[in-house]
Order: sequence, then C-alpha cells, then structure tokens
Amino acid sequence: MAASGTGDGTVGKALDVLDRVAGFGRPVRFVELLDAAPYPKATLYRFVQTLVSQGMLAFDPDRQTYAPGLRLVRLAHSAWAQASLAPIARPHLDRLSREVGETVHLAQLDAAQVLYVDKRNAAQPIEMFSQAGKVGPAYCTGVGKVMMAHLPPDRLAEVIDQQSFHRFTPTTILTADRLRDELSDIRANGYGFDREEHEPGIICVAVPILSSGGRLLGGLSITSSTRRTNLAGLERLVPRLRETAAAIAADADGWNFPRMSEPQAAAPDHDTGKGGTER
Amino acid sequence: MAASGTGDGTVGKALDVLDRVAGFGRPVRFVELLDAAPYPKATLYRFVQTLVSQGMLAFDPDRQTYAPGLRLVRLAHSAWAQASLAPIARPHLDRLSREVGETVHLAQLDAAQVLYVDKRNAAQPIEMFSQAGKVGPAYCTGVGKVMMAHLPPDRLAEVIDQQSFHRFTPTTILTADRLRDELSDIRANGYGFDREEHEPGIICVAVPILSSGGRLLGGLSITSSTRRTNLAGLERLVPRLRETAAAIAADADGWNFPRMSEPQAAAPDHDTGKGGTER
DNA sequence: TGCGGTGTTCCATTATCTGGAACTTTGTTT
DNA sequence: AAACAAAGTTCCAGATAATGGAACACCGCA
Repeated sequence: MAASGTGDGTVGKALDVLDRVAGFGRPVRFVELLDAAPYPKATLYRFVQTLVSQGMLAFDPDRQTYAPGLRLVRLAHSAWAQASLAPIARPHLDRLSREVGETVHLAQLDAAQVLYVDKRNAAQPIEMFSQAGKVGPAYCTGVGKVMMAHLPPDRLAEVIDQQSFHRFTPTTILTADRLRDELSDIRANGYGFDREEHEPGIICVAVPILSSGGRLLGGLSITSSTRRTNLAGLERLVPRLRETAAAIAADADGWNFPRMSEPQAAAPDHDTGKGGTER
Repeated sequence: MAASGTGDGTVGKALDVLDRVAGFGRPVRFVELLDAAPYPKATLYRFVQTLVSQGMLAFDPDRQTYAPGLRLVRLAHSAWAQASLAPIARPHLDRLSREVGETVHLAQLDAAQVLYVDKRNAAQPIEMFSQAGKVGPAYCTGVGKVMMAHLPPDRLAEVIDQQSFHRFTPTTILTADRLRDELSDIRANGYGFDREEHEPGIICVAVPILSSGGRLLGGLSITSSTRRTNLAGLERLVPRLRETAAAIAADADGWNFPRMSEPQAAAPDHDTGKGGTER
C-alpha cells in the first residue's frame, strides 16, 4: 500500500469515494468504481447515493454516470477566496509577470501534492480552472521542493512518506534520501531549482512564501525553457522573486477579514456577498 | 426552519458543517461555528477535526480559524471540467459575447440556487473563481426562472419549496404562486426576462439549455442595463441566444469522454492528466 | 492568584454504518 | 421470445462508529 491515508471514519471513506470519482477524470459508471474501490457493493452504493443527494457528486441519468458535483464548485469558490493566497497575491503576480515576462506560478501544498492556485502566462493572460486547481508532484517541481524544504520536520516526514517517486526525466529525483539532501541545500540557499526534473527542457526557480512567524504559506516560481535561458539566468531573478514573496507574505499577515455587510436575509443562504451583476 | 435539508446521516452532517464554514465568507473560530450550528460541542469538534484532517477545511494556527480547504479547489477542478457545461460551452460563449457585446452568463442549478459556471464581460475578458462558482437566487434572476420553468414537476416543487423570497427591488417576485405563474409564461415562450427583479436598472433575457432528451442542462443569459436598452431590445436577441443554447446542447450530447492516456504511475495519484507546464 | 471564555478529551450509551445475500431491472444472446 | 448475464437496488441482523454530557486543560486578563 502507498498513498491515500483515509482514516477518519465514515466521513473519511465517503470523501475517499469522492476523490476516486474525481480521480477518474471523466464520468464513471457504478461498476467501474466498484472495481476500483475497496468497498463492498452495498456500502459503496450507499456512499454514492449520499454524495449525490448532497450535491457532491452529479449523476447523469442519460449515461448513468457519476462525476464530481457542482456543489464543489461553490465550495471551492469560498476556499479560493479565503484559504488561498491567490486573492492577496494577485497584484503582486501581475507585476512580477509583467516585469520578468516569463510564466509565473503561485502554489500551495495540498496533502503531499503541489496545488497551483494561480498562474500568469506571459502570452495569454488568464485562463480558468484549467490551471487553478491543477495538482502536480511535489518532489520534482521547483515550488514543491521549496515548500517541502520549509516545512517543520514532522510534517516534512509525513509528506516525504507520501511521495511516490516516478521517473519523468533523466534528472528526476528518485529516492527520499536524494530528496532530503536537495531540500537541505534549498534550505541553505533560500531558493531552489527545477533542473528539467519533471519535463525535459523545462526549468524553473522557486522561493517559499513564509509568514512573519516563519510558517510556510506557499511557493512562488518562475518557469522557462532551456532554449530561452539557463539556471544562471533564472538565478538572477531570485532577488525579484524574493521581494514578491515577501510582499505577498506581508499582505497575508495584515489580512484583516471584514465582517459581512448584510446580516443575511431570512434563510441560511450561503453567499460570499459583495453583490454583483449576475442574472 | 427553512432551507438546508440535511438528512444523510453522518456524512450529510459533516458536509453541512463544511457548508456553514463556507457560508461565513471569512475564516471562523470554533465558538462562532458552535453558536451557529445545531451540534453539541464535542460532536462539532470531531467533525471539524475530521474535515481538517481530510483537507476539506483549513485550520490557521496563527489566528485559530477555520476556512474551506484547498482540497476543495482540486476537486472543483474536476467538477468544473466534467460536470459543468463550461468547457463545452466556452467557444460558443466567446462567439455570442463577441457578437452581442453585452454580458453573457452560463449557469446551472445547484440545489435550489443558480450557480454561475462561466461568464463573459464584454470589457474585461475573464476573471477567475470570483465569478465562476458564485451563486445567486433562482426566483429573481433570468437564468434561475428559465431553468426552473423547464424542470420536471416533482423537482420543481422541491426547488420552489426551497426558495426563500426576499424583496430586492419593487419588482421582485415574492410568492410561490406568482412565481408559478411566471414560470408557465416562460414555459410557453421558451425564454424569460429579469425585469429589474434583483437589482434596479439591471435587466436580462435568458433561455434554457436542454438536452436532446429534453432534460435541463443549464441556462444562458444576456444581461444589460435599462440605460442601454429595454426588454424589447433584449427580446430581439432571443433567436441568437437560442441558437447558442442549441449549439451547446448539441455539443453536450455528443460529448464522448476520452480515456486517460497514461495508465497512472504507481500510487493512486489523482490527476486530470493532459500534461502541462506547471512547475 | 483567580476567573471567564475557549478548546480538548473521556466514555458508556445508542444510533448508524456495514456487507452478505437475495432480489429487480436492464440489456444481450441464442 | 425465452434464457441468460450483468448492472443496479433493497434488506436486515450484527458490528462499529457517532453521540453528547461532563470533566478537564489551556489560555489571556484583571
């Protein structure tokens, strides 16, 4: 056995099912899930029923398939706005991206994976979920390694434990020991590289975003290709990266969450407020 | 009591807690939740613990607050790509928006609320989660009413039951009966208006998006202001709206989900695949 | 030092989940 | 058209995990 440590009783199992559905990357039939999941038919059936009734899964009656439900989109909207650095970091990313003209990524750790919460593409400005919400491996990306390097020791041990090493390129780090070495280098420097470890020809520099208390908030990186530059070239951008990370951290520290303006009308309607022009 | 029908055992309650946290629209402390939720302290505590351990809630140790967790963003990414019309509708929205030059909304029903899954703003092209994932009331928006009007009778009854009417403007519909009348008009016409029912000066036309089997998939609308046009002006756009809705529905019908290219490396890593350039 | 509010743990009771098996429905084959 | 297989659904006694009252620990503050 390797990754996904479930644990937390019934709720944990239900969420595990949800993850599995999402993991398929396409709508799935009940049997497919049944084959893939370690639950007996009746049990899985009940989970799926519950999740559908809760809007966490959507059932397509035409095709008889299940897919992650729209309620997740609503909830993610909140998560994005509240628990991610994206809204705070936005202006800083804009500026950095304008200045360096390369692809910029803002990432945070989700479980043991890198979750990209925002991105600037130089060419086409912004896209959508297609990038925000995407996950990647932690052990072979710049942001991933830099974030791991600044984790408290106990959390780090857990996270390393959950990495499942896979050779993407000749330079991919393949053992926990090699990774630990690399991380202590990164800790010493305060920044890290991706030396074509995930995709050939693609390199990047990354720095951590740390709160004033030294807690890891996220990671910030500039990505380029070996055709356009090299590691030394990227290294020259480190000061600029650091400034941006520091600015983001400063804003995050001072973030004072305003209370809701309206006292919520009648029913427990969930809305982020702010008013808008949707119709 | 009014809205949120929980029901589904432990899992349902846990998700209810999640919703409540998201509903605050800002990080919350444990006591705040305790005051707002109908669970005893120990029970709520365990729920929160479980949700945090699952990554569905994020705990900020500095401020001792809870917020929706990043795992939701990852899951929503899947939901967005699989269960929403957004990826299919994107090119059609682009075209429609270019042609009419007004704000265009693509919405779907989530529980009894309108969930905006995509939007075109005429001025600034695309923004982010800030719009996708946003929810609004169903009974006083164009898309909301049009979608309700094309629901099967039993679902409609449920949805009407869950509306909690609130007077936003002088023209807001305030009773289930008035709403039912309006819906049968809409059913007869095949399109509906928002007559400044949600926000003064803001009007819109909306049409449903229906599958070939007649099942409701979503809603599509064009929004404008009374300063720029009037209902008659919007009505002239109905044919164009209908064409777009039909095109989206056609694409949705023929949607054949490709299987994943790679057979997934080692551990049950969840990734939508497709490969990218994140680092 | 003591106090009020907040956060955490304990544990016997009890409600809820579990899963094998039987049943129904759907669609495919001869 | 009948027979069969596979997918989907329901049932229920037993096992497990959730419940919540109460006691305990941990602040920061006066």
